[in-house]
Amino acid sequence: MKFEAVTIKDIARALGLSTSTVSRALRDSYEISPETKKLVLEYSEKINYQPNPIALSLKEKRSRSIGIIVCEIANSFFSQIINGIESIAYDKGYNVIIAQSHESYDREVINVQYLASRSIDGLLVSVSSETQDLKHLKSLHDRGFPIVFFDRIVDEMQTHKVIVDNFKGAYEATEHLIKSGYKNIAALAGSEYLSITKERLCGYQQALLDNKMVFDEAYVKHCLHGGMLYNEVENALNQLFKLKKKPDAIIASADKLTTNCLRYLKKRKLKVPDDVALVGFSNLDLTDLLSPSLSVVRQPAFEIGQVSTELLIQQIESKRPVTDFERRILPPQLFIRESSMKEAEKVK
Amino acid sequence: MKFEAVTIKDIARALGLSTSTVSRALRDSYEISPETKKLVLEYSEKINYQPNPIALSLKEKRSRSIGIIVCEIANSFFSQIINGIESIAYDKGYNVIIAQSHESYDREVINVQYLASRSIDGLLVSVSSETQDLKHLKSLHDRGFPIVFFDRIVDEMQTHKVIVDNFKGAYEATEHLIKSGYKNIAALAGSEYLSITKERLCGYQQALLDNKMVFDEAYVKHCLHGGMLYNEVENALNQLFKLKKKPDAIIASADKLTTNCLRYLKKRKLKVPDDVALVGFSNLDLTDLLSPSLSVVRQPAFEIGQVSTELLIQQIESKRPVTDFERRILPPQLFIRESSMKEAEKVK
DNA sequence: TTTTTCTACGCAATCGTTCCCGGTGACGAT
DNA sequence: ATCGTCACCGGGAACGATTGCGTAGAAAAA
Repeated sequence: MKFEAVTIKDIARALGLSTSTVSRALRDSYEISPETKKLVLEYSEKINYQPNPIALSLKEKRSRSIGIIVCEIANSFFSQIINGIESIAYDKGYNVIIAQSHESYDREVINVQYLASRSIDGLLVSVSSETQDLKHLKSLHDRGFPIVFFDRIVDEMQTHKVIVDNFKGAYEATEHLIKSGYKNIAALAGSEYLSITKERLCGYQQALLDNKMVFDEAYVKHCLHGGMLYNEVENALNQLFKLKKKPDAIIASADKLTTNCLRYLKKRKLKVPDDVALVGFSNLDLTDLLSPSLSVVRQPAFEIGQVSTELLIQQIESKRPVTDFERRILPPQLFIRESSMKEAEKVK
Repeated sequence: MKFEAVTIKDIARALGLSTSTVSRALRDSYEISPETKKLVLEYSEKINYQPNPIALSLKEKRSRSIGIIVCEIANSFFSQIINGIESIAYDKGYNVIIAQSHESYDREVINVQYLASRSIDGLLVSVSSETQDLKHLKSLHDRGFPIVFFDRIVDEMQTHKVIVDNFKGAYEATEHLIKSGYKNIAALAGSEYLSITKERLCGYQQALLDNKMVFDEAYVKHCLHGGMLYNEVENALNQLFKLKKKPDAIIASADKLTTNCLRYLKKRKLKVPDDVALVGFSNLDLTDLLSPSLSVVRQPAFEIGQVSTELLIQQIESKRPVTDFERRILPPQLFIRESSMKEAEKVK
C-alpha cells in the first residue's frame, strides 16, 4: 500500500505553469506576480498540498529532527526532560526521535548509529550506566556533528553540557540527615562510570567531613544498572545491613534506586524512618503517596530538557563551527517528608 | 554547521567507477564481478559509508518509520506500550516517532498533521480524551494511509484495533469488591468520549446487576482529562462524598484517576480500605509501595504495543489495500492487594 | 571467420524540491 | 530605432540512491 501525495508537479501541470514558478509562488518570491501567487496558493490549498519533507531534507542536507538518547522513558525524570525538549523543539520547527538504551552500552551504540544514519541534525544524549567507551559518539563529534549531553555527561568530549548541581543536592540531603541526628549514613549509588554518581558521592562525602563525621567506603554501594534490577539493589543493601554498625539512614542517588530501596526495606519489615531513614534522588510525582512519603532531591527535569534543546538547536543553526561550549548547572531542590523525619519532628 | 557525509559518488570517484556500479556492488548484484565488489566493499568500509536514508525514502516513497500518538509518555501504561512497539518496530527495520497529545484535541490534530507531513509510513493512535471529531484521522485513512488504533479506539473508522477486555477487567474488579462485602461502589471514570470509559462502565454496571445490586448514575463520575488534573478528580470525589449514602468503595478506571483518587483520600484522611476501598486500572510498577498497596487491574501493555505494531507493519507492507480489519482483544489481570481487602481478610 | 551469447559495466531517468541561469516581452530613455 | 531595465516566468541541474536499458569486449557457438 503506497500512499500517494500531491506534489508541486501536479500543481504545475494543472495550472499550466512550471514547477519553479509554483515553488516560488509558494515561497512568496518577489519574482512572481500577485495573480499567479494567488492562483497557486488557492489551488494548492484546495488540493491540500503538503511539501514533501523528505525531498526538502535531501536538498537542504538537514532533516529538522533531533535525536534523543536516554536510558528509559518509563522514568519520571526522563519523561519530564523529554517534555521539556519537545516544548522547545516543536516551537522551533524540529521533530524529535526518542531512543532508549535500557542502560545497555550495546543498545546505546546501535541507537546512536541508527539515529545518525537517519540523518538527524543533532543529538541529545544521556549516556547509559554501562557506557565507558565513547568512540560511537566521538566519531560523530569529530566530524562536527552537534551533540549536547545532559544529566549524565562525559568529561572527554568538548560539547555543551547541561546538568544539575548533583554535589549540592547530595550535600544538602546528607546534611539534612546529619542534622536530623542520623549517625551511620550509607550511600546507595548508581554505576561508578556515571558522572552523576561521582558528583553525588562527592557531595555526600563532603557533607560528612564538614560535619566531622567519618567517611567509610564500606557504606557506599554501587549498582551498575542504576537500580533498574531489583536484585542488584537487594545485594547492595544486604551487604550494608551485614555491617557491624548497621546504617540508620540511606541516601539513594537515583529514581529506581530509591524506590527499590524502599521496596527492600518494606520486604525486610524495616520501619522507615525509625529503623532506617531514606532520602533519594527522585522525580516521581507519587512520592507523597508512598508509605512513608519520601524525602527526595528533585531535579528541574523540564528545564534540563529545555536548556539542552536550546543549546543544541543554537549549535545546529550556527553558521560556523562552535568551539565555545557551555556548561549549564541547574539547582536541585530538597523536599523533606516522612521518610527522613525523626519521630520527634513528625509530632511538631 | 552542516554535517557532510560520505556518498556513493565519493566512492565511485575514488575507485574510477560509476555510481550505478557502486550501488550494485553494495547491494551484491550478480551483474558485478567479485573483484569489483570486493574493491567497493572494502573501500566503503574504510571510509565508513552509510547509505543516505533520506535519498532512499524519496525514491521508494516510504520512510520506514511509524508514528505513535499517545496522551502522555510519563504514564507507565503508555511507556510500556511504547516499549512493546519499539521491540517489534526495530526488529523489522522501522523507526518510531513519538508524539504526545497531553489529552488535548488541538495538539492531537497538530501532531497528526505533523507526523503525516513527515512522511511516516503508518500511524499507531490512542486518541486523546477530548477527541470527538475524527476528520484529522479520517482524511488520512480515506487516502489509504495505514492506521492502527490501540487502547482508546474509535468506532467510526474501519481499521485494525487492539484493545484490552475492559468490560471483563471492570467486571471482575467490581465483582471482587462486591464479594468483599462493599455495598456502595462508586465509579471514577475518564472522559465519556473514550471507548475505554464506556466499556469499563459497562463491566461495572453488569457486575452490579448480576449480583443483584442497584446501579445508580449518581455513583458514576467522569473526569474529562482522565485524572491528569488533580482538580477534576477532587471535584468528582467531593460530589461522591456529598451523597447521602457515601460510597464505601471506588473503582477508578485509569492510572492517573487511581493515584489522584488515593491522593484525595489521603488528604481527606479517609482510611483505605476501612473507610473506602479502592481498585484501579493501573500499570504502575510501584503499586506495591503505595500506602496502602493498591489493588489494580493491570493491562498487558507491552503486548498491546507488540500486536498493534505487527498489524500496522503488516498493513504497510501489504501489496493490495487491506479491507479485512482485525480486532484483537487482550485479557487484563486483577491483582488484589490491601486497598480493597477487608480487615478480616488481611489477618488471614 | 562470423555470429551469438554472456559478462560487466556505464548512461540516464527517477523521486520532490529548490535555485541558478536564462529568456521574453513591455516600457521608458537615448 | 536601439538599448537598458524591469517584471515575470521556464529550463534544467542538483541533492543521493536505485534501476531499466544499452553496449563494449570477450568467450562460445556456428
